[in-house]
Amino acid sequence: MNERSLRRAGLAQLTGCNLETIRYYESVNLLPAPARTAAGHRVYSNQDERRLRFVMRARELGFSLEDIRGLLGLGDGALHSCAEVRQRTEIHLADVRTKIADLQRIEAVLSRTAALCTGDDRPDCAVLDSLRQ
Amino acid sequence: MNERSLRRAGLAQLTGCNLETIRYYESVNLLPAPARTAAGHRVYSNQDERRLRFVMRARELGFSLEDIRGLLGLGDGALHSCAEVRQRTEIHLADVRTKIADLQRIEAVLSRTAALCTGDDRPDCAVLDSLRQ
DNA sequence: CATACGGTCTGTAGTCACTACAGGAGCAAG
DNA sequence: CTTGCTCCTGTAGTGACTACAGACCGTATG
Repeated sequence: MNERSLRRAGLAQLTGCNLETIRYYESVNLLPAPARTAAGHRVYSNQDERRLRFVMRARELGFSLEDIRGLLGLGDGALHSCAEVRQRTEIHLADVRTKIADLQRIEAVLSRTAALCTGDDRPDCAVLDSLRQ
Repeated sequence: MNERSLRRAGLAQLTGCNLETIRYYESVNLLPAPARTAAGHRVYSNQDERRLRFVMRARELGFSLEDIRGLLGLGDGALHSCAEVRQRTEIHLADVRTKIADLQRIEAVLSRTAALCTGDDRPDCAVLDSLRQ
């Protein structure tokens, strides 16, 4: 009879998060245990929804769940000051830049090699040759 | 008494592959079951070594183990012609390009946000604010 | 009032590509 | 004969989900 009794499927639809992922985040302590109906069904508050959106945005930026725990001030590695958050962000940023560089190297090799492919039915293939060296 | 009786640790050192990964690749049929000594110890041939190097190079280029099975002509998705290999490579290449674009978006957001951080002890933080929106 | 359907609950297994470990066996040197 | 190294097998753990089985709940309809 609440004007908004948000349950798991509702929260999933509202946020775009996968249904099972919500329960998973709860199980790994990224989301607090929500209120329950008499029958034991989860009921989510606005605050729960905000917390989930925070987690989802951090995931979209590639932070690990462990990082996010820190950003939320949870667990052993809780980040309490802006300086700590910034440092963690810089570390993650360096990691992202490394991944970009790696992928660009890969992209160069793949596109160069694929361009050599005749693309016909003959068994010799430039891609396979380059893998065999 | 062979002039070269390459065992698992030797192959690992020669190729730079992790010791356990070699056994793993065998278990998932990327490497054939090697010869054994009387005591049951694996002995690797030059051909085994070439096969492992092929797998490792393909992994470095980001191909999945399933893709590599195809490139090796193994399994259901065996790629028999150059055209098929090229197509698989193009698909992978498109995937790599998508990942690069995603990471570049992430990089832009993170570097912009981190730059706003005061980096001092105050509890308000530009990174956390942007995650909260 | 019975029932069918959809949502929810729990726990567990599967994914990918490894990585690590336990517990035992072989083998050469000191 | 003991120490220490490599090797064997099988299994469990990682991260971040995703999927399913089997049971329960609650509402709309016949």
